[in-house]
Amino acid sequence: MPELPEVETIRSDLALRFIGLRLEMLKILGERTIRRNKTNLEEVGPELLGRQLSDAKRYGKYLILELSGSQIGEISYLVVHLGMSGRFVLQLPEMPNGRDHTKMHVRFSEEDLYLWDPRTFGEVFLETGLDDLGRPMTLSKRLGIDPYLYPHNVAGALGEVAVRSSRAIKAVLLDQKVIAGLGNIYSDEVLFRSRVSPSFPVSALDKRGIERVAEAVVEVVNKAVVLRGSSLKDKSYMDLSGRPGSYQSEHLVYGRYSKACMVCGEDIDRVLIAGRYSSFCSICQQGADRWDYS
DNA sequence: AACTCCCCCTGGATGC
DNA sequence: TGCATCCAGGGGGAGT
Repeated sequence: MPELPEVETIRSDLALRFIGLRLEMLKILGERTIRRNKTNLEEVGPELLGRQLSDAKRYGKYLILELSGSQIGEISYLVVHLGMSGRFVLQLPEMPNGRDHTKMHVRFSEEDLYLWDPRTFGEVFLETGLDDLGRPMTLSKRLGIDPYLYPHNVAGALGEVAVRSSRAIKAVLLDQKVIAGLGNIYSDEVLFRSRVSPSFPVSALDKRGIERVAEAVVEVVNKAVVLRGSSLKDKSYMDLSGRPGSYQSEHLVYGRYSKACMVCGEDIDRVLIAGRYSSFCSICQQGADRWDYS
């Protein structure tokens, strides 16, 4: 399930391989993939042919392909969210049951690129502009701080929530309006590393606690980007060439429910927050006050 | 207004 | 073995 580090890995691979090339084909194969259809991709699509990929950007979990226009200043953005199971691949994977989950087929200067998405949670739409932070304009109000682009603003964003909300810190980390890019994997890892229980109310964190969590967000995200993301058994994330990332070997709590905590040996517990299970260690993770026990 | 919950979907894991 | 059921998760919208 691609979160910020996986999308960033895909972004940099795409940038290396495709920037400067011209779009020769844009074929949408899944109706659900363009369900928002913000700027009627089916109609506008043909107008994009011949344009050059001038940049590959990312904000949160959104991948933003910048297509320069034929007229000066004319730019369009093909925005892609990979959802749960979306992958960009150079070669289509083989399915044992023979099903084809290709949702988009693009070709840049004779090089094919496919969006492969079995669970169809992914989506593609066209955008005419980005805001001052680099967010697709129509998503401006829905996305908070990207911790990879703006590491120094994470503590501020969390602090702002803390003064007006008593939501569980885990729910806050998952909320894209606060921090854009974290999903279940990285938010669990962040909370273990900052030694805060997932159900701890954000309002009960003091300044140091907030800073601890913010530092862990930046640390975990940066390390995961270096290691090219996390690939799980379900293979829902593989890079452009079909290779796995390696941050999964750094996971200390995610996917380790009922296994022994790597730090204290206690069984990893889990709790349902905002409809998702959080794995955590009830000994190592309590309030922020416990953070310097190591 | 702020927040939670349900739904969309499929493949893999688990249960009987 | 094979079938049925469960589970995972992001985001949007309905509901509280």
